Amino acid sequence: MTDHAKQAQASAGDPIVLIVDDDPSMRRALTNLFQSVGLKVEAFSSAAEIMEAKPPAVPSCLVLDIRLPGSSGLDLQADLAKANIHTPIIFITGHGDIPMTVRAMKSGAVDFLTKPVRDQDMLDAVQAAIERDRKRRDAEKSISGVRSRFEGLTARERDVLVLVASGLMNKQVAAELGLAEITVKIYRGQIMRKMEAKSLADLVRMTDALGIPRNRGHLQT
Amino acid sequence: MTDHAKQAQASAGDPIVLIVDDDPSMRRALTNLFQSVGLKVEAFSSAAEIMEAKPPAVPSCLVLDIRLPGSSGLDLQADLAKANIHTPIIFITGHGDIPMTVRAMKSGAVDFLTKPVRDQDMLDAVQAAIERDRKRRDAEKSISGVRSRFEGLTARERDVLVLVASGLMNKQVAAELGLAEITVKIYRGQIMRKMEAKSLADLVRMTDALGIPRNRGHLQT
DNA sequence: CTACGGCACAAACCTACGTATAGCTCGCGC
DNA sequence: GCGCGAGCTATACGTAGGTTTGTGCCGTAG
Repeated sequence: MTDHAKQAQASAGDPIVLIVDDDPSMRRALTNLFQSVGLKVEAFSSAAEIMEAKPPAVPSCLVLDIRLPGSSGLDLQADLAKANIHTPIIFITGHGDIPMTVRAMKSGAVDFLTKPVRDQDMLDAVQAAIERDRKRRDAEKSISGVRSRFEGLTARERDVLVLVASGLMNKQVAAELGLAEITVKIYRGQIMRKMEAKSLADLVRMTDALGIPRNRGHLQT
Repeated sequence: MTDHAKQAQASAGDPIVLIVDDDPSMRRALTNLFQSVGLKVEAFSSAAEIMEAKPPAVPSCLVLDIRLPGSSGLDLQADLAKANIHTPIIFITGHGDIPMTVRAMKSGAVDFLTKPVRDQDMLDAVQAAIERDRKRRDAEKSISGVRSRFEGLTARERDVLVLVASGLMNKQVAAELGLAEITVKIYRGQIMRKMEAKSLADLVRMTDALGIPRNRGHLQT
């Protein structure tokens, strides 16, 4: 646990592989494999165990035996999704079937490897999974700042933002909201400052990134 | 062939299922199944045969036996991808294995069903696949207009568009391109007219939809 | 050679945008 | 009750955006 906490605080570019397998020899073998290529590793023996640990703060992936004590690997995948944890998952299985594979892949698994697993296949899969997680984290981080700035807007500023980002002129926004044009201008200035947008183009992209619906869809996007 | 052409000209909301299977009884069974729920069907007996037919112009999906005479279903999937045909694919297999399944799913297959296939499973999969294709076509159509308008811009207009959509002021665009500000203004007006953008917000969204790179990334999107 | 389209600029003019300064009401917390 | 922030407006001024009209150069297709 202390170990885990320490690793979670490591530099953001230092990925970690999380292993969940009830077979100690398998855990050991995988741990050795990953450490041999310089990857950090954290091993768990059950689904419950990893659900208790806090989600890693660095690019990471899960290597998951599909057959686990208690809940299956697919259940764990579903639980993680429900908990809004999107760490990429690589499944390994000794006796999986095709419907199981399809379900896992449909739910977003990166790969599904059959025992005996070739070392290179596993490393390739982990490489791809970590890369995917890194990209997801980068994207997440980039909008989190925008989102928190948006939270800092007042209700009226948000009203104005929606309409301005829809492409309406100040006077149209004013008419829409029953305001004077000057009022819209002032809010607009406050919005630009608070959102740290250097241009209208910036602001438009921010609202799109936040998924803010446009008031009038003039464009066929 | 004449039949096929006629069907391809049917109303855009009238989906079609394309079947590729070398077993005539399977083709017949699937055809009956799909027709029983009101779906149009076109059956082929080999990969080569369907590659010759022109891609359908309506929402559609492929039902593909993984083992085909000549090339396998996976090869056909790869060939279609290379030919830039993105019709969703549902595989059926009598004796597939997990690596095959993983490869198919990674390459974007909608589903991978094992024989004997339950009718309801097949219909559900086809339903999902057609829905996916419909969405993809809608998205495609919505940007195709924007793209063709962009093609109609002159080289210089595109230069200006990139910088304007990056959020630069006219004078900055002018400096960047070594032009007078008035010239930029005039191009800008032409761009708005040619692109049929009613506002700068529109224009920004169009450039983003076209995947036009921004000159200076001021924003963390 | 001429016509046409792309490219570039200028003067004049109008509209839209943005900020500063100032003043008002309302509701909330101390 | 007082301060405070949100909300709203006005006057005034300066900058940015946008169109019109007109001019000129260049290359190329007819």
